[in-house]
Amino acid sequence: MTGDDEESLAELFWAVARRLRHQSRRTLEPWEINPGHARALAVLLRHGPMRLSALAEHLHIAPRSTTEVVDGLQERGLVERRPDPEDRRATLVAPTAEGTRVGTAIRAARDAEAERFFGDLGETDRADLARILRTLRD
Amino acid sequence: MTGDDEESLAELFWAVARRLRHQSRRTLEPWEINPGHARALAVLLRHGPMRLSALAEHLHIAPRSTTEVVDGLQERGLVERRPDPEDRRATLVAPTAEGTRVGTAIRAARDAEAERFFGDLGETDRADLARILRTLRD
DNA sequence: TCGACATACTGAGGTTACCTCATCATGAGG
DNA sequence: CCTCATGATGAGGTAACCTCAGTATGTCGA
Repeated sequence: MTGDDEESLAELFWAVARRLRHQSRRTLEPWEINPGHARALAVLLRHGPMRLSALAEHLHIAPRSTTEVVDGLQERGLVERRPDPEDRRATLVAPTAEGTRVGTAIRAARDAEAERFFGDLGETDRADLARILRTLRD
Repeated sequence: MTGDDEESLAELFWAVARRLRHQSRRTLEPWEINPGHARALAVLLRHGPMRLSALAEHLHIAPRSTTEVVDGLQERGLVERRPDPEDRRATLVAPTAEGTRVGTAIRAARDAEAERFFGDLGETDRADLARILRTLRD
């Protein structure tokens, strides 16, 4: 009932971000996994096993915080830690079979979600949006 | 050195959001005000004095959390609390003169920031983006 | 006009997702 | 082999939210 608010590009952008974030949260509900964990799992599926520090870089968070994310995933049996054969200080984080299964399912759900979200747009609009977003990103 | 990552619309969208958020944070630095406080102040400038609960609705946060945001703004002398003449349970939150000054300056800086951010786009792209974002929002 | 229930704010305390700093083990170069 | 750097983690902190309970006040029906 708030009836917010203006229509500057930035505000429009954040309104859309908000909707996308909420939809994303709903998509993840069936797995009872939070966005941070899902993100980490996705990186591991995409790039394969990696050191904790490398994962931290991918996620743009501090290594110490990554330790906690990995703890969480490990408790749920989605990833495992193993020693890095090339450096005994380091820990490799790898998805388990279960982690791969769940991660793959999540990815599929996310794709479907994106399809639903951006599905109202025509082909042209999608292409334009992608092009414009790339411009803004770089 | 991470070399992230794919190019789905959703991922592109979040990459842009990230950049926009960082730029926004930099824009606010001169006032040493955080995004939450700035948002609240902006709502108050736009809509005028209102009850704490009304502010909570505008900000989409719990009334209890709004109390804290208002505490912060009040400590900095940017807003004041005054009794609501129509309901002695309620508190009206109003920008002070200083708050109006700061809020106005922030709004100008934000506008300039948006200009900078979206400035690389041509007129057509901006119009397209606005139209597409409106579609996605609704 | 009084009792029951609703509403506005706030104190107390919790959660989440991050952070820094210190520590410990290990690696790598002079 | 000594020094310095690096990988992970323990300890402890912070920001921005939350819920729940409590107090003051409003509203409405009998």
